[in-house]
Amino acid sequence: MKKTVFVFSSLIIALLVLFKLSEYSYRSGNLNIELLISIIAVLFFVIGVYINKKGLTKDGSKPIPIDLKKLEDLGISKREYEVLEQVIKGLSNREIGEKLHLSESTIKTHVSNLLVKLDVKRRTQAIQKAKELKIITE
Amino acid sequence: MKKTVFVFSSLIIALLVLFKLSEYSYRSGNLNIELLISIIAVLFFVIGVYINKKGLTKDGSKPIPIDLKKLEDLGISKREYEVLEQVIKGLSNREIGEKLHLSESTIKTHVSNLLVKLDVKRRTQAIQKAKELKIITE
DNA sequence: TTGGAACTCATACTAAAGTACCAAAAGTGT
DNA sequence: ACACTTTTGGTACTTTAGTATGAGTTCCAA
Repeated sequence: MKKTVFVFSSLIIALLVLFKLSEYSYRSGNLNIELLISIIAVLFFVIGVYINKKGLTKDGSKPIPIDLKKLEDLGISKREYEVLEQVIKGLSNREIGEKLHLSESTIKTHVSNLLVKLDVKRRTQAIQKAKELKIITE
Repeated sequence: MKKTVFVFSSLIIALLVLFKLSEYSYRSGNLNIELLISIIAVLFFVIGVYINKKGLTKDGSKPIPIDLKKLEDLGISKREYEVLEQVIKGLSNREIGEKLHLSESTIKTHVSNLLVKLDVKRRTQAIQKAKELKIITE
């Protein structure tokens, strides 16, 4: 997003100011050099954190992208989920059947059940819904 | 995108070096302090980045969200793009027609042309393709 | 072992989706 | 004005999707 660009630009400007200040401090001798180092350190620390603020879970115990709980709640079975994955890939019922070594009829049954469980009318909507529910790895 | 972050990081580092050089030429002698500042800055930057080892995955930071150039290359017209947006939302041809005040026939024509231009067979594949090409705002 | 999911597959049907033409109106650039 | 693209819409057709229903199988827990 352009937000990232904005943030970086602001940081660069801040950096500029900081360096100007440091330059000034050399001449006037007003600024404490330790304070300057601290500011720079904190600043760059913030930059680093900001870059990947997306994953602030430092416990590292949640690397699971798929929401298995929602699958449970919706009552989607293992086989149905496999079919859903292929539907999202854009395969036809026949192609899914060939891939999973099942008949087209079976796929139709699974898809039909999936549509009910996802509360949608078409497979294209199922794709959207699955992404909303974070049921799949995008 | 990772690339944007990388570019900006490089820019910051380049700025750092530039200022260091300018100060060096203007007030040579106290190289140790400036070097120390630089090292600390980079160090804390790295610390900040790697404190969340989750990494910089999907950032989606592009100045332009939609890749208009690809739309040009594919020869997708304005109307076709509007239809594509609705297809991705999971609407049926009839629903799209009602939404855009067009007949279902017209939508079918647009969709059919879209499938050819996107080089896919089904609308479900068109959804995938559009996301691959970053033609849409996800 | 038995009842209930889950899985499989079939038939028959309706509803969308998609293809293959055609054609006319409207805008665009030369 | 003329050629060109876009947009719109139609008919007729084939294919895919989806529904409804039934039924046989397997697997697991009570």
